[in-house]
Formats: sequence, C-alpha cells, structure tokens
Amino acid sequence: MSDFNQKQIEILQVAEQLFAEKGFDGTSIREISKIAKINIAMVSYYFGSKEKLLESLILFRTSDLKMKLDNLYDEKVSPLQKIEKFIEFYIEKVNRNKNMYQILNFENSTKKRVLDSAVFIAIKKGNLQTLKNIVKEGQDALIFKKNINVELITPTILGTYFYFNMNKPFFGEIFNLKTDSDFNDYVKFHLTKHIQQTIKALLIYDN
Amino acid sequence: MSDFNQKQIEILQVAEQLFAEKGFDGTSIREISKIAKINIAMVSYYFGSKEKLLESLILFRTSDLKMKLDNLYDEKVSPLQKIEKFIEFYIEKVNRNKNMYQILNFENSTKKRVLDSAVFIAIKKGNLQTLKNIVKEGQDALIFKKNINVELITPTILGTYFYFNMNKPFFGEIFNLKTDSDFNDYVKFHLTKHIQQTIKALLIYDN
DNA sequence: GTTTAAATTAAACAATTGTTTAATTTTGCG
DNA sequence: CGCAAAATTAAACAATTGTTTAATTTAAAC
Repeated sequence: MSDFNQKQIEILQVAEQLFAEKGFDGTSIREISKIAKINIAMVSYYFGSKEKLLESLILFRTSDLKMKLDNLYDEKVSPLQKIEKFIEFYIEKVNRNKNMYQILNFENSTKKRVLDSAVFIAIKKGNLQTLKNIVKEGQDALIFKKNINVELITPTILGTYFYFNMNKPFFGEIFNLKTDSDFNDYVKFHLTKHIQQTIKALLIYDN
Repeated sequence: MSDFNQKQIEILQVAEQLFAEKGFDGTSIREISKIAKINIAMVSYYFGSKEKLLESLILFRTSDLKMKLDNLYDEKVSPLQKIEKFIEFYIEKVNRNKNMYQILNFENSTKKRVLDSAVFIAIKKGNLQTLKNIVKEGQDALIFKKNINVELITPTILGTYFYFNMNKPFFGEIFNLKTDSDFNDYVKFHLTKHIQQTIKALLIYDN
C-alpha cells in the first residue's frame, strides 16, 4: 500500500489543495513548501520531483476514488431504489473528493501530462458494470424501458455535478448560496435529487 | 466591435488551441510565437501581456458564445420540439467552440485569475430565461409536469457533454471512436439524442 | 555516549519565464 | 522619392522556476 509518513501526507494535502485551486502548472514548489511549512528541498527529497509529487498524490488518493458499490447489487431493494442509492453514493463520494477530481479532470484533458489512465479506465469500467447490472435487473423486471444507452448515464450523473461545481459563482448567485456549507447542502439535498429524478425518468419514460 | 487585424487573429487562434490543450499556465509565449511564426515581442506589442492576450481571446470569442435562441421562442412548433432544438443548437454551438469552453471552464474554476464573470453570467441568465419560457409554455399546455427545477437543466445538458469530452480516452475506447471525426459524429448523432431524451423524460415523466 | 542514518537547512544551480529595449525593416501616404 | 508610422527583430532584463549540493541538525540504535 501507500506508505507515506505524516510529513509526506501533510505535503500531499497542501499540494492537493493548491493543485485544485490553481492547477498543477500554476502552483510552485515554493508555494507548497511555504504553506506546508517545510524547506523547498523536502519535496525533491521525499518525492523526487514535482511531477512525481503529483503521481504520489494520485497514488495516495486512488483508493479513495474506488467506489464500493458492488454490495448494492445484492441488496434486497428495488432497481429503482438501487439507482437512487447508486447516485446518492456516487455524488457524495465525488463531492467529498472534489479537489482530487478537479485535478484529475484537468490533467486528463491536458495534453501535457499523460497520467496513467489505465487505472482510472479500469475503475470507470467497474462502476459501469455495476450500473449495467442494476439497469438489466430493472429491465428484466419490466420497470425500466428497453434500449437504454447505459454508458451515457454516468456522464449525465457526474457531468451535472461537475458543471454545477465549475460554475459556483453563477449558481451561488441564482440560488443564494453564500457559504461552502450552503453549497454542500444544496448539492446534498437538491442537486442529488435532481439527478436522481432525471435518471429515473430516463430509465422509465418511453417516448 | 473587436478590431483585430489578420496577424492578431492568427496569434489568438494559436493561443486558443494551446491554452485549451495545455492550460494557460502550461503555455509559454515562446511556444505560441514559434507556432504562429512570429517574434516573441509581438505578443506584448499587440496585446500588452500574456494575461491581456487571454482577455483579448475571450473578447474575440465572446460573440461566438452568445446563443441566438430567442427566435426559438416564437416558432410555431410544440414545446417538446423546441426543447429538442434548444439542446441540438446548444450542443452544436458548444462543440464548435469547445476549445474556448475548455479554457473558460478551467480558468473559471481556478482561483488564480478572475476573468470578468459578469459578462458570462449575463449570457447564462439569458439562456436560462429562454429555457424558462419554453418550459412554462409546455407546462401551460399541460405537456410538461409541474415543479421543474429549470435552473438545473442546463447543468445536465452541458455537464453531460463536457464530461463526455473530458473523458475522451475512455469513451473513445468503449465506443471505438478512433478519429476526431468519429468523435464528433458520435456527439452529433448519439450524445445529443441521449441528452434530448433525458431532458424530455425529465420534463414529462411525473413520479 | 558514540555512531550511523535520516531529516532539514541555506545556498547555489541552470533553465525558463514574461517583458522590455533599442535598432532595423517594412509599409503607406504625400 | 522621402518620410513618418507601424511592424518586426535580436538581445538583454530581472524574476521565477524546479532541482541539486553540501553542510548541519535531529533521531535512533547499539
């Protein structure tokens, strides 16, 4: 497993925050060092380089990104409730790790760094399979309609969340969300519900 | 209006491409100059600074970002068809200006630069109003259900698109999209349809 | 307490950054 | 042509970047 000592973890946490706020290229080692209250040489000493610091951060957080949604499949609840729970867990998890996702989303779209996408593709495929199982169960029970493009459900779930998050100033204004707490509450109680309703409608309504 | 000469436009186009690919901080003026085949001093000469180059780029593209969807409101088509057209136009426009949106999305989430969000908030509010008009029309005609959180529809429309775009490697693999042309075709014919179906279901299906 | 390895430091390193300067070339107009 | 403004250039600039060095301090083991 990831064997980082306390000092390393502190550095990683500061780096995570700054990378999310200002981007990898927009963050300097001196800035990280200053906030983490360490000497600039410590980053190279512990991680080797700035690039490897990012790799270590991803390694450090990867376990957090893995969803344990498989148990959902066995539960004795209706497919509809499984979908609701799937979305609730997903949004909650992504929202808890929003800084890491912010970093990954950007570094992934950027052509500068090639972060090992094989790991993340594997995770995404796992989550997709879980979703496929639930959808199939709902279709077999004649609750969900046929001809569902399951692969595009996750983009709608996470995309809605990310777009909402990326446009914090706009939605903060029109929904009058002043603090981070207000924002998180809105995500938890209203945005999650919107996404649940959207996906449920998509799965059920046959036009 | 924006009075940029041909040389300036060439620089802006190169900058747009590179900023989208590598981020603002990840792109150097020398890199832009090299590709645009100009002297590095020309950027300062024409735009003042790198930061102002970004501002000029935004100014240069802002008119492209404005949607002319208002005419949609008057058309003699059903609210359902208006929604379909709204989404089709929206996705088409965003996809055509994807580089600019990529830049704006990132620079907007970053706490480093404060790009004048007032302009974009105004644009977003305008689009939102158009959508509200359509939804209200559908509700009055008893086609759409009551209690729709219209503000969250755009996040679902654009969020789905952006998430799909941000994860090009993943979706390229599972959908076997090898070229950019394949990708654009998938967006145009399948992703757009998915989003249309999703929003229509959300507007109609009452659980 | 001595010794050895790990941790920490300040300083220097070369490379790259955005920007400016000052000189030269090109352009357009009378 | 002659001339003034605009465009273009190479060079230098100071600042910041990531990284390394070599010396010092701290910690742990014997």
